[in-house]
Amino acid sequence: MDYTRDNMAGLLRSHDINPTHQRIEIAHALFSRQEHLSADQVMAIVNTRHSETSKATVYNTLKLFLEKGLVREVIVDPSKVFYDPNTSPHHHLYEVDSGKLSDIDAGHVQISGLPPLPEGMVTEGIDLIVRVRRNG
Amino acid sequence: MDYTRDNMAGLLRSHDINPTHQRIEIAHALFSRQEHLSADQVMAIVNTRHSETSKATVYNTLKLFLEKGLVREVIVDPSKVFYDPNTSPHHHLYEVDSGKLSDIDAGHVQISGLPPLPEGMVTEGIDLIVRVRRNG
DNA sequence: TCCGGATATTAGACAAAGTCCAGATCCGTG
DNA sequence: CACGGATCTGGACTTTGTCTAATATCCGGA
Ligand SMILES: [Mn+2]
Ligand SMILES: [Mn+2]
Ligand SMILES: [Zn+2]
Ligand SMILES: [Zn+2]
Repeated sequence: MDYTRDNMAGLLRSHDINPTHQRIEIAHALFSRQEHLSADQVMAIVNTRHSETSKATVYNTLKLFLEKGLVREVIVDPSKVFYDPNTSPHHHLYEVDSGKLSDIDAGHVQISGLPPLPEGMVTEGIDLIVRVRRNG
Repeated sequence: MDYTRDNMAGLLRSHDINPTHQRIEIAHALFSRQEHLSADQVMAIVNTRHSETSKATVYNTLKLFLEKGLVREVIVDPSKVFYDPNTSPHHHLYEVDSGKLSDIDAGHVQISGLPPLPEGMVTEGIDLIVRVRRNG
């Protein structure tokens, strides 16, 4: 099962998203690469040949994907949000200098000893980000 | 030892920062409150009585404090950076709805099983953010 | 097929955070 | 006082993201 454009329609439907041409292109950009992309990067990829999708649609669509749980948001860089097609629980390694962002498998990572949450609060997610830089 | 303006000068000097009037005011805003503040909030605090410090100076000064290790940056909200006068290792609890950011003591929290870093990389920091929302 | 409403897309104006620069100001030293 | 380096400043500028009103597309029923 690979991430062809044709398969994107089903993926979108399975997340209760009406598959339009633009949405398929944006999903394809994210899922065929399996990379963390900013809105800007998505915009550039989707419009490589000629301009096909507006900025408003890129932002609207990424927000929709997020709401529907198709992608995840990763906040590591103060200047832009990254969108992550990998929604299974995992962590991130961020290279501060290059801006390169990669996944850390949740497999063996264990976080223990967190204090109880304040009354009436529920966890939405736990983000673990390892910030690294080139040694020198 | 409390965070009076007079004590700020020594704190700045001990971090190799030339204590100017503006820098003392900005340090005082952060350290007397011991809260996470955005540049915008610092700006507002410092200029409550009448305008005393420019936007450029607030941004320059916060960046200087960061470089000198006097404060820490917390990236949790895609729309603004928070500055943290607490530089000892600790984690964060972020209330997504209200935007409220609070500290989690590093005391009993343990993170284990992280994979080895890529060759030639060195850890700059590990950020653990617990995102919570009001139950309902 | 044609119609009408709902849904989706668009250009471009707008907002907010942050950066940059050239000129002014401050301040310690001679 | 004069000089020079460090600091500060207003305001233009950039980037990321939001909003809106107009248009386009889709789709079920007559
Ligand atoms: Mn310190
Ligand atoms: Mn922004
Ligand atoms: Zn990821
Ligand atoms: Zn903190």
